Order: sequence, then C-alpha cells, then structure tokens
Amino acid sequence: MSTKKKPQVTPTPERRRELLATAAEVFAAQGYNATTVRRIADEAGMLAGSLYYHFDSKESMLDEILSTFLDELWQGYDEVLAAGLGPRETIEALVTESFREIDRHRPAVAIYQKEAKHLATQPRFAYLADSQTKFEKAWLGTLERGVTEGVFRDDLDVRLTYRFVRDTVWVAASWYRPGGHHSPEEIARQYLSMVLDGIALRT
Amino acid sequence: MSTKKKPQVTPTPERRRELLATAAEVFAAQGYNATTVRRIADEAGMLAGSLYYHFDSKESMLDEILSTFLDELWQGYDEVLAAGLGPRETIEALVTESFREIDRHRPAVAIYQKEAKHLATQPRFAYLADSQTKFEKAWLGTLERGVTEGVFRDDLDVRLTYRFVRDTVWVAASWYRPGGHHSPEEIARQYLSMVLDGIALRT
DNA sequence: GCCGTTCCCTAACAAGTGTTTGGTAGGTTA
DNA sequence: TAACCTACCAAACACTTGTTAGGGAACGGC
Repeated sequence: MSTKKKPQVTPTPERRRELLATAAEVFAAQGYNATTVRRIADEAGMLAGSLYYHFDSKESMLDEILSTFLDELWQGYDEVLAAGLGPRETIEALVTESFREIDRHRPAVAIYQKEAKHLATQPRFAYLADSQTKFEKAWLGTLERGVTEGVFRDDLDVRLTYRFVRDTVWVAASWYRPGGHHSPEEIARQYLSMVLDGIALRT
Repeated sequence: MSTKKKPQVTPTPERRRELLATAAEVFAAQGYNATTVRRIADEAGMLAGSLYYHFDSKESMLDEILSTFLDELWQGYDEVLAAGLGPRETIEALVTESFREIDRHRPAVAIYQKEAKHLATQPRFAYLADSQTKFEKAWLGTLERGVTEGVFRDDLDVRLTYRFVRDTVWVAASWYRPGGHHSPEEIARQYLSMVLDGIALRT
C-alpha cells in the first residue's frame, strides 16, 4: 500500500511561495532596484545563482509578486461590486476589503505603491495600468453615483475626493504591521468614520 | 567705473540649482536607485563625469535636494506653529502650507515620500528621522489639543487619524501637477472640507 | 598678451550587478 | 544497483554602475 508520504525536502510550489515571500519582504523594505539578488538569496539562506533554479529572473519575481496580489485583490473587489449595494455601502465594503488585502499582502502593496507608476510604462507590466484604470472606474463611479443619489456631498470635486480616498487607503501599507493594535476591520471602521463624517465635532 | 556685469556663462550657484532641479525630476520619476548619473547628465545636456565638477557624489545631490526642501518646509511650519492659533486653525494652516510646499517642491516631496524611510537609517540622512519626529510632534500634538479642547471628535484613535491625514497630504505630490486645474490653496480647501466635515451628506 | 577661473569632455577604472554554466549531494523510482 | 530528479553550490561572465584624472576651450581681469 503506497501512502503518499510527505518528503523531507519542501515540495516545489511551496518553496516558490517561501522564496517569493522573502523576496517581497526585501523589495518592500529596500525598494526593488536597491535590492540585489544576492541579498534575497542571503535572506533565504542560499547563494544568488540558486535562485535561478526557481525563477527566470529578478524581474519575474517582481512580476509574480505583483500579479498574484492583483489577482486576489480583484477577486475581492469584483465580489463587492457585483453585490449590488448602494454607493455608501459599496465604499464601505471596498475600504474594508482593501485593508484586508493590506493585511494579507502588505509587502506586495508596499512594492506596488512605490514602483507601480514607472513600472506601468514597461510592456511586461502593462497589467498594472489596466488595473489602475479598472480601479478608477470602480471607485470614481461609486462616488459619482453617490453624489447623484444624494448620499454624498455635491460641492466637492469628485476627482479630488477619489484621489484622496484612494491614496489614504493604500499608503496604510507603509505603516501597518500585522498583529498590531488594530485589526484591518477596525482600521477600516475608523477610516470610514473619518472620511464619511469628518473629524470635526458637530455643533 | 567698474560695473559688476553679468557674464554670458551662467554663474555657479544658479547652475547648481538648475542641475539639482533636473536631478530631482529624474529621481522623482524613476526612483533614486534606478536613476543613473549618466541619465541625469543626459537630461542636463552634458556627460556623466561633468556632474562631478559641481557635486561630490550622486548621494550629495540627493542630500542637497532633500535638505533644502526640509529647510524651507520647516520655515513655513514654524511660522504657523508660532502663530498661536487654535487647533482647527492650526491644522488648516498646516495643510495649506503643505500643499504650497508640494507646489514648490513637488519632485523633492515625491523623492522624500519614496526614499525617506530607508534613507533615515543612514547616518548622513539622520536629519530625516529628526524631521519626522518634529513632524509627528506638531501634527499629533495639535490633533490631541483639538480633542481636549472639544473641537475634534474624541471617539477616533488620534494616532490613526494622524497617520491618515499625514499620508494623504503628502502623497498628493505623486499626482499633483503645477499649473493644473486646482491651485494649492483650492486643493487644501477641498481636502480640509473632506477631512473636517466628511463626504457624507448630513441628513 | 598672459594668467587664472569656470565648465565641460574624453577616457578610463574598480566595484557591483544580474545571469549562466557545470557540477554534485541526497533522495526517489525502477 | 542504476538511472533520475530535485535543489543547491562554485565560479565565472558580460555589463553597468559611480567616480576619477587629465586636458582643453571660452572668458574676464590685469
């Protein structure tokens, strides 16, 4: 009887994820260009050349990190957008989902935050630009719908509001630490309370 | 009679500023580490080695860009903080001043945003960490004072609010374009309106 | 005219970069 | 036992990087 026994050596796909996780951590901390493959290999306990058994290039590591993050992000976003919620509830759900993604993919988000802008010009990373377009359509569309339906103020520039909201959500990745004082849901709640109702005391 | 005539060749201090401006532009667009000194020289219409007539090193360019920006920033901030305004008015003045700085030093702000975190660990850039400490004291202190004086809500985590406000103000440098649709003051006004009163329509 | 200064070029250097090639220890399969 | 595969090492490669040294053209002061 041949039981499928787990071998001593870590199997391939899991090892890939491990290496990508450490690579993402270093990329996030030092920046992609400032990170050498020797540094990644060091952190992973092996030599630089050995990384090329698992990956084609340094760039393909970055590619895999960013694309798997975006895939998971849009899985969550699409679910929210398909739920047919009202504008305010949609914004709330998107914000909450975003902080959950930061919780799960903090290094990837930090990398995205720093590098996406100039990476998007390269053909290989064209999907970053696509994602950004989809992103704007979802958020800006919801805000505009909220204005026409009378749940959001109409005396603010929607485009400015969109940028503020978007940026504030994602830069959280630069200071957020998993296992800290606040859960992603708590952070989302406070953030939504601030953006929706303001920090000034109502008189 | 010896009149101090302006020579045909651009004098030294102005040329320095020109070169630093183009360097800052490239640093902001591509990231410091991803920027080669040859690229900067190219953009300035000269060869790589020629830059070293004006500057000691690539790092000293970055240093000068960031330190002159911070000097000017704190000149404005200190003026605001010394004015003895109330918490709400202080926040308003700080935000407005910040957007004015972004208007004047957009590339420097963008570089600061991307690189400050891992630069602050180097001894040469220790003033970045100092500035960050002063920064937190000013903003967080004002927010806390506003809570105790009853002008800001007390049911929000002040530290979270501080981070949100701080980040949102400065990431504006990544999309702001001087000479665009909105003046710095107008952006500050809209941003303050959102943060203070919220985007939800009051019922 | 000559001198000194300013500003840039030409040409190279040493260090560090991502990547490749050949080899090999150890486990699995037949 | 033999063949094979996985996962890594050792050593090098070609190239790019920041930086330097020497030289020279243009210009102002004397």
